[in-house]
Amino acid sequence: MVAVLAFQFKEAITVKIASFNINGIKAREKALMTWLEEARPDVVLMQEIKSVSEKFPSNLFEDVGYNVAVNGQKSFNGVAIISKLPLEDVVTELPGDGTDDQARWLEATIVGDHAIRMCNLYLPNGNPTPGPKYDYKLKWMHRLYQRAKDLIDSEAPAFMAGDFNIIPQPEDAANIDNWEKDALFLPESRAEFSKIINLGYTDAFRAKNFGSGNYSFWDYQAGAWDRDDGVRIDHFLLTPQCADLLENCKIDKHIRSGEKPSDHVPIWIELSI
DNA sequence: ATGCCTCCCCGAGGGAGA
Repeated sequence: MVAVLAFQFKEAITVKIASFNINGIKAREKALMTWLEEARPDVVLMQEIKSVSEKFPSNLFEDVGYNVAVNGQKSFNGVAIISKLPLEDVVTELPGDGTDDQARWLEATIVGDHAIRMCNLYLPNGNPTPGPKYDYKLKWMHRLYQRAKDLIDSEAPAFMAGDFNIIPQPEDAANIDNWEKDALFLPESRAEFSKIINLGYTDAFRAKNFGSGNYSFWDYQAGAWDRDDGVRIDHFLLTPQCADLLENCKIDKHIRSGEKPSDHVPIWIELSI
């Protein structure tokens, strides 16, 4: 009986996992370390590190207890994951196009009572439209759909998170009229995003929050932050098995008014793993 | 708004971002 009770009350651990488009690791080192101390995430998925892997300051994070995985690139793009739990089975390629040399993808697994597959992504912006950059965005989203489908078919707890460069709904923008011909909100972009959602993914933010006025990006230009002219384009999409573990999801909006901020702010989830 | 800032490249001014 004692053994049975002990089994029933075995406690899962809660991990806080954030996604943050930092817009350049070099320019963001200080602001990033300040936020890490304040928010104390167990895992951070970073996008737009704008650094080759060799020059990513891994030691900064290792010194405060994180493991580090990097998929870098010179000048542009680049993604990284830091994690207090060991990072297993690291993969840097989104399948489907061997000629794609842009560093926008990084997968790894963390293990608690459950093994959680984490996919960190920096989805192409796609502007201007129409044009080759928009074609690349849509092609990239087709590849993302296939990976998303494989994850669903695995019936395992997994999520895809990062800068999706997609405004899912009109309520996810302060002024949606300004985005109607933009790659972030064009019908073709949203249709691709919907196809992925319709596989069975949960938008973690919408599962835990209601209403308009919730944004994750404000342009540096034209006083967008001062006018709260933002968009919600950074997302956590959870498989059903992962959604069952979701406890919370928030956006750290106040970070945008800090010293030398990124144009994005962190979004985070808490999972009981 | 064919781009109002900010980032990167480096060491001028252009490409990229969203």
